[in-house]
Amino acid sequence: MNFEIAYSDPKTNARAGVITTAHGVIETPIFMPVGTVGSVKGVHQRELRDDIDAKIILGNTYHLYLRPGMDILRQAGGLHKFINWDRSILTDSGGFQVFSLAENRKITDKGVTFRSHIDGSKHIFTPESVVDTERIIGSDFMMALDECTPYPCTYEYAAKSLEITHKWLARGVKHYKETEPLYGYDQAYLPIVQGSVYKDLRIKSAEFIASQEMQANAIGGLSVGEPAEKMYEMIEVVNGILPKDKPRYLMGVGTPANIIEGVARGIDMFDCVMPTRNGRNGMLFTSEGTMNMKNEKWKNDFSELDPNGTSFVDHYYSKAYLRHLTVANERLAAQIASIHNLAFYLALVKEIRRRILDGTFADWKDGAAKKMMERI
RNA sequence: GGGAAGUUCGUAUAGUGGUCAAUUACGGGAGACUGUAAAUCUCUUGCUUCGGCUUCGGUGGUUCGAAUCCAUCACUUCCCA
Repeated sequence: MNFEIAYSDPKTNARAGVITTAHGVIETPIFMPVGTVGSVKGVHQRELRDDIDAKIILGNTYHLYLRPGMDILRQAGGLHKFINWDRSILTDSGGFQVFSLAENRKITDKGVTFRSHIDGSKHIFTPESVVDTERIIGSDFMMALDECTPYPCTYEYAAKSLEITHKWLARGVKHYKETEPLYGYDQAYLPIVQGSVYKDLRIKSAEFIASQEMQANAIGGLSVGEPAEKMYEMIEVVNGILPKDKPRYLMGVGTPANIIEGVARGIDMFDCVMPTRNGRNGMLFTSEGTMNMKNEKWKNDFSELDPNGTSFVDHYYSKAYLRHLTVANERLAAQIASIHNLAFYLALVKEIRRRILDGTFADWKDGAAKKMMERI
């Protein structure tokens, strides 16, 4: 993996860069659609590539490990081949599941034991086993095993959790260095800053993460329910410490406004289920604001879905038609909304990049973010 | 022609003397969703100037009190001719 900063915005901490992986070139800032189990829900690969123009998508180690399982992925020759996606892939480690499946797991120094949400069977993830699993998956970016702390979270818990995450990281880095990619191309290993909403813990964590000298770094444990301002504050603290010449990935974020604010604070990579999940639930993000397609007001609005949209669904379908499909609970509604939202997110980061490069980002961002988050 | 059952808030239903403006589902309206156990979840759904008001096919009655009991009318469904 290689990262070059093309331009740094003098007015904010935003940067426009270029990441190169074995699976292509990624201009940053970038948004990465989430494809947990080897599928961006409701969107097939050709749409992802040709209509949405995603450069990189996510997979999830925990979910892929349970299903289809590593045996199948090894036989397939890795996830890229299995799902027939020749662009980049980043895999989350299962750290988010340590958080979201809290009732079914137990954390120890060694690692974390899970009960499968599918059949209740018991499994253990260690920092080492996760590296091995991600080697089999063959992701371009492998996330380290961490604990994504919940919110609210006491200082004591956050501090203790951070200690474990750091211990796990040191072992993961060691194992990463001792192992080789299985498919002949480079795989980056990303450490994750934790520390909940506590500034001193975030500083401590960012320093430790920076000291690992990995190719890129991530910030986790945010957008889990804390106020947005708290999140922005943590990003600023952490990005003041993480090396400037390496990509910074803010995990699980977020709304269009969150992304704009994140970029302004020096984030290069984002992922979030919001465009797909909210899309499936009838919500559209547009440059003019958000739309709830279930709302009665779209009933006889036969105008095109999003006049400013960049994907074909925006001009091919009407608001009234999508409202009908959504209310009728037709699967096509989820597909159209997911394609629209992902295309919007990718167009958003593209516009952010363009504005960083032409110097209009700082003046544009507040008004644009505000508008995008209004309900229309 | 004879016999039986039924009529409840958009629809289908629950409710068989006071705890009933009335159950549940669907339908309708709105909201939520942030490294996906989510095509999910939540709220709301007679009117209201929030004091109340008017509702359970119509009318009349019994009763302190009726969606619930009685009479009658109307309508609906089923069975036998």
